[in-house]
Amino acid sequence: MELSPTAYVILGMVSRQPRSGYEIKALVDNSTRFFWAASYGQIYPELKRLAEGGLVEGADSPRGERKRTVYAITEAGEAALREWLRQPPRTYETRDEGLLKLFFAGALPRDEATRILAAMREHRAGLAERLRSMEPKVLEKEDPYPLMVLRAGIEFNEWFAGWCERMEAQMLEPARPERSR
Amino acid sequence: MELSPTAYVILGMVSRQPRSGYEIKALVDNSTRFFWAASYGQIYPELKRLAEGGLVEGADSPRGERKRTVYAITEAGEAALREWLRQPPRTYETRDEGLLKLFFAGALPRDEATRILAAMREHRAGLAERLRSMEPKVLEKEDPYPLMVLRAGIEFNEWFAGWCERMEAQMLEPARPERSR
DNA sequence: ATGAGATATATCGGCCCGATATATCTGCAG
DNA sequence: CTGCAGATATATCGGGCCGATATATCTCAT
Repeated sequence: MELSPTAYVILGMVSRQPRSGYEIKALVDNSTRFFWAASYGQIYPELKRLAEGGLVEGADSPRGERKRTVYAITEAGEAALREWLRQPPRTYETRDEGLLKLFFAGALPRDEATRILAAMREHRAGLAERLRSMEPKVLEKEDPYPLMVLRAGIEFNEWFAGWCERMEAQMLEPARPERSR
Repeated sequence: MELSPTAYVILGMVSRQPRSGYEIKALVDNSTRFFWAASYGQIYPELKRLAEGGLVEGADSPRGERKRTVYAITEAGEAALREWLRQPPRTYETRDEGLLKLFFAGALPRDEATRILAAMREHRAGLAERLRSMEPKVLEKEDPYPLMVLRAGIEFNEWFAGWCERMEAQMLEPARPERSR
């Protein structure tokens, strides 16, 4: 069975304990979202596919009158997850509309180009702060890897905000400052 | 007319001179690809849409027997491009399968987790090198912004490779080294 | 001359997002 | 106590976008 990376995210999220699609979405939004997002439109159909393939097992677990299905990983699922972890990563993608606008900023007066950098800096600084606020909770768990990844996110966004700041400063210098090294 | 960021990439790429879809794809692959990619499956239909909307104009420009259409930006297109540049950036996305695997690396023995970091480091170092090799060509142009963005890419990938290296070193340390600051 | 690789366009399955819809639950403000 | 906002839970749909594939013509080196 050929699985997308998002399928492995789901597999990973149910590998510690059974969870509903809704819980998986909430987990993703509080952890992997910053380097691998997943939407309901992905999660629910994918859970069904994984169940058909025998990598997870669904069980009805209603809360009151409200229907609810929790999915547990199977042994085949655990094997598939470990097998995937051992393969070299293949997908690396970035879409950053700020850098895109900066790329074409020659069509704008200089002060408006600087504004793009400022917007990017604010955005990255805000992200870093949000991630930093999540650190104490992740620090409690015994698994060290989510913490490592979270800190990567914090440090990356701090680096990016710093880069924007340096470029903003460079834009204020007088003579063709953008070309200096 | 509502346009996707990729439509603006195309608009930006034809804003200096008329180009064919094929040329646009090659340009993107050598410049914005690292923070905003575009495929043929996007470019050709989008060019038609932009032409219908009057933001670009297509002109037959065959080479020998081979059909070829080059698209030039219109005044409406230039206005739309500048208008877009002035709006705050909205789309920021990253998909990094390496970080994803690292996140779930608790299911693996420690030496295999370290291997994930090594693969990420090599990948990022290679990317940095490829981008660095593009610098001389970009340095020739008079437009400073593509250079600025290219250097962001170089420095980001260098930072990332360095982070991986530091984490690899930390993994070799003895006592619960992942939690140290 | 011939075949590899560049130029040029088109298409399709499938991943994935964001928005929307529906229904049930909880807790709290009035 | 009512009612309503917000959380829990699942489903769906249009559209962005990728990667692969297909087709055809051109150029150039062997």
